[in-house]
Amino acid sequence: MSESEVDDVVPDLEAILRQCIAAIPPGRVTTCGALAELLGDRQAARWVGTWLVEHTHLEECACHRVVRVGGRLGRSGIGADVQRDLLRREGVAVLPGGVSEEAIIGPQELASLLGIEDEDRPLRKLRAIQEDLRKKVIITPLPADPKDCAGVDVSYRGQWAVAVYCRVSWPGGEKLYETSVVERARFPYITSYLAFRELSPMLSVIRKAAREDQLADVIAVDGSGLLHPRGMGIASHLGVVIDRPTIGITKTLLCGQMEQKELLPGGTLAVEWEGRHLGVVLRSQRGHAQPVFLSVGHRIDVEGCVRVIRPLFAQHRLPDPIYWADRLSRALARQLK
DNA sequence: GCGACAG
DNA sequence: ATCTTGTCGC
Repeated sequence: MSESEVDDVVPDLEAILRQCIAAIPPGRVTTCGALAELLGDRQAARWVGTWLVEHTHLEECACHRVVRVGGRLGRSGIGADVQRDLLRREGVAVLPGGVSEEAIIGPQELASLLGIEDEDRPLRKLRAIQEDLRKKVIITPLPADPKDCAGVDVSYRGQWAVAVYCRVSWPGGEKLYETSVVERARFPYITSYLAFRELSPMLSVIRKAAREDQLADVIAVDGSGLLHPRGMGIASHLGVVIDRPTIGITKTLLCGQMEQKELLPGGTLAVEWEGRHLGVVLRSQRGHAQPVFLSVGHRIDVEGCVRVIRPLFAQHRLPDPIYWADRLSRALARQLK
């Protein structure tokens, strides 16, 4: 199993964002949404906004030239008052309602200013990778009932990611093995790009388990599989990279629509996406009010997902291997510093 | 009516 | 996901 599929392609998004911000000329401003478009996906606007608030402010950093929609100030990380003074010093007219419209640079102008072509945008490249990987997904019944199943999850403490792998027997659900790794998180959380944040630590912990001969027949991942805008959620991405059966499990639905029927304890309802039955919503036998969503990862089918996961619920909302991986990774992350 | 959106 | 205190319920 190779890890080059992720590590080699993950861009330093923060460095690129800093470059984009540095290129905003004095006397002009832009918005989080325009910067996100330069990065290749408007969806990243939220990350750009939180980054501005939390970033390590450098003396030469031009973050005061980023404003909110409509030119309103604030949330820059340096404070609205400081931002207003800096902008006025550059000749930007700052009115009570925000900066004047003509000072705002749109995504088009900003792109040409930076000489950024469409195909240079990092998130666009990552989407292309997902679309390419999607072709490699295999939907098929499991060759046989598994003898075990593992859950994987990742928790965070600052810039550190803690990945845990927990293997249980199938169908008994007895815990057989648990291990973890800690590594630096290299990419932010942006919806639909989760794999570029979490797959690297996940692969590390799975590789560690494999070295100790603890690789399970099926791996369940805390995240979507084919129920993803480009059919390449982290569970499918992981599955294709290691070419083994994977199942995606989430507490909320990323995309897809479910059958409009009553969901009884222990029951399932189909979830369709792009006209295909790729997942189910499943309520545990014990009847937790909140169900979970299963989606096909790789080398499995919807029926297989349900058959593998259903016996692994104990007293929690999530199936045991995922529940334990979540709990341990969180505990380990908390101890970090 | 439009857009949201996993962790 | 994480930041956070007490509080309601099985």
